[in-house]
Amino acid sequence: MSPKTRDADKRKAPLADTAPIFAALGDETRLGLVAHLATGDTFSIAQLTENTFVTRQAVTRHLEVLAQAGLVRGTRRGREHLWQFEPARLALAQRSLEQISSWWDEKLAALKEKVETEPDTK
Amino acid sequence: MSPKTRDADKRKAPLADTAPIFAALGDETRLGLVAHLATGDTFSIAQLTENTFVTRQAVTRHLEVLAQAGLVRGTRRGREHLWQFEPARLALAQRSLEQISSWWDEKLAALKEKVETEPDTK
DNA sequence: CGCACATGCAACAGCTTAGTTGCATAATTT
DNA sequence: AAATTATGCAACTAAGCTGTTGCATGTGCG
Repeated sequence: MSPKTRDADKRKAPLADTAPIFAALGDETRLGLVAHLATGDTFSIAQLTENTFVTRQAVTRHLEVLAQAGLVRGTRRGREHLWQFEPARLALAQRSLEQISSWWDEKLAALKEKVETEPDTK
Repeated sequence: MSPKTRDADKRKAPLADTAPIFAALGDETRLGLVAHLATGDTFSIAQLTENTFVTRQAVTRHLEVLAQAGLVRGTRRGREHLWQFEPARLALAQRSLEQISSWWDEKLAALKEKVETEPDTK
């Protein structure tokens, strides 16, 4: 392996942990739930179901998946289960994407540097 | 539905399109492939397989999934299939997360505003 | 109490995913 | 030409995901 990629590999460890977050966001219904929860305070399962095309039971499962990924948090109040957005994990996912983008930017910069340093290569 | 959330709903349409991107990134092996590809130029399937824990055939499938999501692009050169990172879709995913974050920030700002406007509510 | 509402739990069907192994094919190299 | 390398294609398995329906449980209210 080239020494150039080794530094990047060291920083990849935390990146792998974010895969479950992306998996949780990788469903249209769940992504919609997260988006909806981020616009408000707390919502009951019945309220959240109104904005989807699936049954209440399906929404419950999606919320459990999101909770497993740490993207939402639920609390019981009386007879209803209230859910709210949890921003920390989403921020982590954002940082992962930024990391990948930055690697790509560095790669482009290195390529440009190389071209300008050796303009008469042929 | 409250008029407050309706504006947000209008902007949710493009957000739903990003779910497949997150789904593609939601696998540890695939996320690793994307990260690796973003650090360099092009890599063959055999090269990419070295950094994974699965077989070459499995890597091929993962690359096809990533290509379907528009995150990578492959071209044939001689007997090898070279793959490279495609930054556009990842940038789109980034914007989705930023959008959700911004909704959350707006919500917090609105909450704070409300508290300061009605400090003696009890 | 009795009714309505909100949710939880369980079982099932259909489909998709991730991975493997085995073999075939095409391109390089010696 | 023969051996090596890189990949493609196909079949198969095991497991997981998404969604449903049906029923049970708990809570609030008149």
